[in-house]
Amino acid sequence: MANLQPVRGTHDLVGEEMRRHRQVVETARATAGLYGFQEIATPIFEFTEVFKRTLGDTSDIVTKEMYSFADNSGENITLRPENTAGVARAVISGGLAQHAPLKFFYAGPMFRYERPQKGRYRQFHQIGVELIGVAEPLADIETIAAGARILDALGVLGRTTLEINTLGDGDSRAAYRAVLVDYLRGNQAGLSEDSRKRLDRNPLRVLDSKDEGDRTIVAGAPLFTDHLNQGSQDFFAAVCDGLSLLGIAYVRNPRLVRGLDYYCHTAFEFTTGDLGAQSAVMAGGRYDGLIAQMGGPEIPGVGWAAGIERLGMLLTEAPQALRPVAVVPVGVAAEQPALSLAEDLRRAGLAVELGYRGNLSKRMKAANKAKARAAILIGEDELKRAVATVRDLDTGEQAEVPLTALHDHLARFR
RNA sequence: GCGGGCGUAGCUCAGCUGGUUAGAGCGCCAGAUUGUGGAUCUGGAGGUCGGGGGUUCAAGACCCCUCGCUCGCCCCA
Repeated sequence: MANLQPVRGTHDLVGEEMRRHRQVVETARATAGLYGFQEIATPIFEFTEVFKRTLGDTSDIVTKEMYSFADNSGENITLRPENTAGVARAVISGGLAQHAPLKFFYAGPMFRYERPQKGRYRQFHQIGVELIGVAEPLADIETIAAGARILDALGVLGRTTLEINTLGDGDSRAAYRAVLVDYLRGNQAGLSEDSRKRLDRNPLRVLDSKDEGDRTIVAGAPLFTDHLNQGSQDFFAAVCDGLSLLGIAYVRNPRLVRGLDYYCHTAFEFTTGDLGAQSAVMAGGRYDGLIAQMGGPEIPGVGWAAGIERLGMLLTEAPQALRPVAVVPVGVAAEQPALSLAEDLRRAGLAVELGYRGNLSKRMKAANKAKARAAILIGEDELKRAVATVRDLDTGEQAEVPLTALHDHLARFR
């Protein structure tokens, strides 16, 4: 608690940062709505078991990145590191599967205990969608399309690349996994320490290794595509065709993998080179086995999550604060009439700042600093004649306007 | 968890090989201007030099420890 600093990796959202954040969320919410996604807010903490079951005991998130604690009654609680688990839990505990297909949009804070760096925080925020209950490739296509549409609406789509891959169905993956493990075991001596660990827990992850020695070994590894059965090939082809039909550009990346067993078929990431070491801005895939694995019904799902901070940093133009008009009382006697006038104008839908203190010069400075479009001066002269002096603060033009006509006159400052 | 860089005013930074009362720009407050903002001028407030210890006649500067920020590794949004 030294010197009231924020907890490492946390940030206050204020000013421009808050506006960027809000721009991302509001754009995403509106766009997701066009695709029929309904907003859901699940608790920001769950029983630790919820994440252990969905993310797997060996994943990095579970082994070293969770914010977990025992609450006052001794329950093991974890601050959510991602939101798919929470949504899946909500589907199960709320018996929502009967209403499938379910289409959810969410936005909110997530927590991971990591070393902060550019685009990576301990409390960060994500938007995301989940489409649950549709096994057909149309679901994957629409989910990705919604994501691309959001990036486009934010003006950042052009700075990203959509990378896509297939993990195939369970049979295909099991078959491939077997040959891959055989191959990697044969080359075990050349593998990095990390990858040797992955070999047992999560062999597909080795394909994604950045270690140079690993890469040369991986380059000679059997190809996933050779082990996809017909159904898996058809599924992937349908997804790719759908994206092409919609004009969504993508690049196939055979190294893009998700290690956990319940992931299948589509895996994708929108990546960028503009965020330092962090490249992923939006990532997701299909998780048909997840809900069953958690103890729920057999129901498929596909979704993605995107980092709000990362998207916010990509916005080239920071959203501007709303520009108000300023009601400026001239002299103490005018303060109450000015207060009432400000309130009237707000009721009529205008954003209004009131000059609170100081002489006229001070209040004008304050109006200017608030980036007001116009100053509405009310003093004794004006009160006597039932008018207001309206000064356009951009042009300096000034006019007297009868109070009865004020609202219409101000329409252009909305 | 592991590396690199950096901590001086609200912000961005200067402070030479250790040397007197620690500076600038921007911002903030006040005045020039008691019915007119932006521009200009004048004045003012604001600093445990991140913290602790050490070396020295003398430390913002050098050494050690520590905390924090930041960038990267791992991994991820």
